[in-house]
Amino acid sequence: MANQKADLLQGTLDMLILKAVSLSPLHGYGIIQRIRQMSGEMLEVEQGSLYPALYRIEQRGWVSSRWDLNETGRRAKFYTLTPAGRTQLEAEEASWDRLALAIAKVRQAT
Amino acid sequence: MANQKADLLQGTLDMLILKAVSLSPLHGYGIIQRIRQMSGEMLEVEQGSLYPALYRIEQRGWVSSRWDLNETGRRAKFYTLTPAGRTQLEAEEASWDRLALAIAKVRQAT
DNA sequence: TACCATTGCCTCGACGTTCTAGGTATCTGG
DNA sequence: CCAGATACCTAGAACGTCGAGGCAATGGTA
Repeated sequence: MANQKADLLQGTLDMLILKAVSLSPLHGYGIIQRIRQMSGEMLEVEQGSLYPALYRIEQRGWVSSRWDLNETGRRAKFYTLTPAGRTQLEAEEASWDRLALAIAKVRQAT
Repeated sequence: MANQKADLLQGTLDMLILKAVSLSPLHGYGIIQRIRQMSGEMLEVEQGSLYPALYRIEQRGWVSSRWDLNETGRRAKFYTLTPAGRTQLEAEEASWDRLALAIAKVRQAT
């Protein structure tokens, strides 16, 4: 309630997902919650964005998945970051830093 | 030469263009050069991205255009930021700040 | 003179990502 | 029993950016 909802910029979702699962394996629904919580309720990932993204990310080998039970005993599909995924995460973070720096430069220009 | 080329994230181009023309009216080709220069050669906007974006931005009333002569006497289409465009620029900067903050929070999460 | 690089504008189609809007099933609490 | 949360998924549309092309005028140089 403290903030306006802002759509994600295209290209940032993968980084957020990889970061979320880098802490510990997690299922899709939980990824949404973890991103919301980590961002201080500022980021709300839509299911319709998440599941296609997860599929894409798994195809690329950045996460692996398996069905398992969550802490309440319900079946859920857990995603784990692969080594390639960690490399990718680092690359995306570096890329984000570069872009953020470049934009900061543009904004401070007189 | 000091950096890898990074594609823009979808949604950031408008802000860059508005910022570029906020300094002084400028024509399309010059906008590309100014963004490159302001960003310290980090951002390279493609013509195929710029001209459709300029059209879109003008349709929305954020810039106005008129044909004029540049300093070397060549005809070029100069774009000027409108008051609505300035408001939009401020909104996009605020939106960027929110997103950057949210992403920073996610990244520092343990 | 001929040529080429640069400046300057534009269009088109392909592409990838995200969103909206649906759908299904299970579990829990009231 | 029912509503809401949890948990998965898909299809189609919307959108912005990119790559590749095209055109014309200018300036320098071979």
